[in-house]
Amino acid sequence: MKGKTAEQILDVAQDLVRRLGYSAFSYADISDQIGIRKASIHYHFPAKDELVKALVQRYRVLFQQQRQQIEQATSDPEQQLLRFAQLYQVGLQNNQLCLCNMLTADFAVLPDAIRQELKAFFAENETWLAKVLSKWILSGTAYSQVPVEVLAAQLLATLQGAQLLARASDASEERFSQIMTSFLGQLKREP
Amino acid sequence: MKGKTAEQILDVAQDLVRRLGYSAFSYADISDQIGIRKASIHYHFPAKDELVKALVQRYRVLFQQQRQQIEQATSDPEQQLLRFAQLYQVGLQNNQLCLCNMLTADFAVLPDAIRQELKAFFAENETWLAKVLSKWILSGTAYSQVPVEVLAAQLLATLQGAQLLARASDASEERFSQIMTSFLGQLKREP
DNA sequence: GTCTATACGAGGATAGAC
DNA sequence: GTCTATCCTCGTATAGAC
Repeated sequence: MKGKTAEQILDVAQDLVRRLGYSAFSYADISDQIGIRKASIHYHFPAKDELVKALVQRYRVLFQQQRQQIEQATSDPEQQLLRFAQLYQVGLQNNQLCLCNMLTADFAVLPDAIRQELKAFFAENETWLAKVLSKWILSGTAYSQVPVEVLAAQLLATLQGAQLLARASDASEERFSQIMTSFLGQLKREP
Repeated sequence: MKGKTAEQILDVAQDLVRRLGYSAFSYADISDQIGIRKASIHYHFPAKDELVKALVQRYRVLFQQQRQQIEQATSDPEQQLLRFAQLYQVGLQNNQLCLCNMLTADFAVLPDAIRQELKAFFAENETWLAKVLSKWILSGTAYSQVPVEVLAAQLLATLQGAQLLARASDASEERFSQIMTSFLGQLKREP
């Protein structure tokens, strides 16, 4: 059970990392935003590495919950994929990348513990996407020549890449959704 | 006509940015690798921003040349796309992302001049990809429901995303090529 | 838990000698 | 063009009082 301040620190830090990246954000930034001294942050998270590691762990849980919520909200595979894609799309409004998307760019400067967390994050999402894609194909309204595992990897890559590309665009959200629509359209087959 | 030292600085800096990102690399890193003092680097590139801007400008020219070389090497659109994808794949061996892929993650901390360069880079590549995809479809061996412009954006997003995902994988190159094969396979149609 | 104070190094950048 | 010397700021982190 984390304390309230610790959660607040994580909230602010998450936004900073998602916008600026691992190397570009600092304890001073967090300090400014929540009105607490730098030293106090070190009390909750002694080192930057540990803070970011906690960030990714929390993010993994969050995504697990969101995948569950999607399954409860609709049982239609295509709708489930669309909603999952929207998780990536909403961040664009605040110039945020997926936390793990950003940290993968910073991969070379991260300690191994965080790298393992990132790998786990992607593996979890790929497994889920493969499951949903499989359901979709079995329903007969979608078709693919390649195994669902590869298709899931391709979808995840498309989401990550579209999010990045959208960042360097004036109409980022339109750009993102256009790419996603294109991807899903390729899988659809006439019933 | 740039001097020899300036080129050398750019070479080393490019590797550093592609591996570590904009915020994580320093003049000291360059200094270490080419045996020149930090101050001497400032003679060639007074500010970090200018160095990176020169980096992207050179990279744009490089890609323009490589697209031309691809067109000269083969006239088969599918082969051209494969070769273009390989430009992204080779970097993985040295833990390098596409320079502009990495800098797009750092977008929020970059000055506007560099942001414009990045936009231009992506626009150029998309235009070219749309041209090649169009040729492929017109040849009758590929098919797509969506406009080639959107398909080009999707392909570029897939390349960028696959490169990132591969980074967080133990078998990065296999992972990358699997995703690309999957993408191209979806477009192929029996003649 | 949060504060002040501080240590220590790294990073970007400039001045001026050679 | 490259060097030494130096400046100043920022970033991470710790010690110890409250």
